Amino acid sequence: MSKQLRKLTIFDSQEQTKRPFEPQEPGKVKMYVCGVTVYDLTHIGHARVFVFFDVVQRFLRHLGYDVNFVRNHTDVDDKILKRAAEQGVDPLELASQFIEELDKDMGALGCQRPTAEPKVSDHIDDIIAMNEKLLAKGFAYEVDGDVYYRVRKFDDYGKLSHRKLEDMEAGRSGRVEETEKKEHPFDFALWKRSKEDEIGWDSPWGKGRPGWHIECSVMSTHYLGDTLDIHGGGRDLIFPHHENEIAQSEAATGTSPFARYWMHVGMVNVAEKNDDGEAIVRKMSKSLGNFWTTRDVLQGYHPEAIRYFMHTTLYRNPITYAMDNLEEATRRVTYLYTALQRADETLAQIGHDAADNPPAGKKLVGGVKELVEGFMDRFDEAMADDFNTPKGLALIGELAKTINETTQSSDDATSVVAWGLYRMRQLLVEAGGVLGILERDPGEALAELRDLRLKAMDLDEAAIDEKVAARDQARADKDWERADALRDELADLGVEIMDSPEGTTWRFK
RNA sequence: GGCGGCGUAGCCAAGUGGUAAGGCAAGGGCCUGCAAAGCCUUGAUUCACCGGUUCGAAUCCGGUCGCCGCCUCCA
Repeated sequence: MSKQLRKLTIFDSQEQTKRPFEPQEPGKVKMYVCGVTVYDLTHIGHARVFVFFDVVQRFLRHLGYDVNFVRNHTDVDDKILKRAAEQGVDPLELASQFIEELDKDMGALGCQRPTAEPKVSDHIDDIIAMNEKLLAKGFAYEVDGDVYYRVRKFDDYGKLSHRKLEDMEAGRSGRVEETEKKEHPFDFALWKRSKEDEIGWDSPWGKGRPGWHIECSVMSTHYLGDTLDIHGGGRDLIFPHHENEIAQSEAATGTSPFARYWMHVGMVNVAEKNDDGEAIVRKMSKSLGNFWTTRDVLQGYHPEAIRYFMHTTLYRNPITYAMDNLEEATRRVTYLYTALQRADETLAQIGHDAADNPPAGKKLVGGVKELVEGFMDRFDEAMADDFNTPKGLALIGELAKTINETTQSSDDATSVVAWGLYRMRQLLVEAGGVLGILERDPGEALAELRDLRLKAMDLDEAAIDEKVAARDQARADKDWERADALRDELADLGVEIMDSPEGTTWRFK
């Protein structure tokens, strides 16, 4: 007996509309997401996909679903071979090194691990088996050690990307592989014969390696069965990658659909200038060379600020990577943690440790009552509407604002106020947890945020503290001129001074 | 040429038939030695443009303009 779980709607990019989400087995979700080809560090576009599906996983679990999440590493690929040859290293070594780097970066971003993270090189036998199945069924043909998928044999070819073979202009992108071996220009390689000095595995067609798309068909069905509930990836994978996965999987298993819901994450764009000096936005990509690695971005911005930034836009829409946006996100995360810290301080003042010493009373009044009651229900409802993170953030912001309001007017630190604060704090952390933010101790997070700025601006904390102390002295002497001059100096460094009855604190603007 | 998406206040961004969330910036206020932070408050008669359907449209339909993505490297 499974309990009644909240209904959610998911925008399915095959149907191109939002649909109620109904997994095959009630309460259980089988999700497969395409990872990356590991020949270099990840960039922030990859990170967006990882962070988004991390939120999908977190939210589904939060609702009570049993989530089986598989995300692959493509560790056998032409690009890896090329890079390895350039560096004179073993391709699988190179790939495994970049898997490690990827784990570091995505871990730093707070992404929880999928249930399984299989690699192509561990599934060569399964890939060969699927090739044989496709050959036996006539969906594939072998030419000279290569195996190709016979696109015209699969009637539904194009159903995901909504295009017909005859409508597509082969070569429009300038990348169609010219080969007389193929029966049709859109036939694609399932298995590629290895050249003499290349890595390869023995197969019925000689030494070779898998083509690009087959690995996902093989690994997804291997771990999750013939029909996935959710299949995800970047929007740019719709064609040909996902289209080809459908063709391979449905032909091989004889089961349709291969995936019940297709979810595609929008591209990360970069603001640039074109040759005429006009401002334009373009997709971030390796080949255009206009990418920021996840690692670089993590050098300058807090992981939760990066996540917050990503959550400000719906996952399906493109998002522009820009310093202004990251800085705004940083300010918001700082604001949220500051509110959390204020709640803790106020609770401590009136004798309650927020974590394990909840206040008594459990009464709520006024705006706090209105906000707290049913809050998670509203938050879940927002998120259940195709993972509307901007709406989720707006709700989270209300909690922080009300905490600030309450702490500011908490002269009457009654148990009613205390319980409200306690609840708001709790909800902030709970809702934040779904988005993978507000997972740190407030003091720790604020210190991290400060350290990042100190490092970015090459500033010394002690020097700032010294100036602040000097200004405090000047204020004590009522030497307002000197105090203001010191504050101006600090302001030039981007440091804001905040005086309060408890003393002076500072932070970066 | 084909397929798809987008165009909402100075900026970012939700909202897909019932009369425009949220954030940043800006103005005013409370607080403050002055500030900052925080809080309160003001701001789109209007959703690229034109036409249509409807009691009612940012939301649906048709057309125009502009931008972006994909058409076998792509997350």
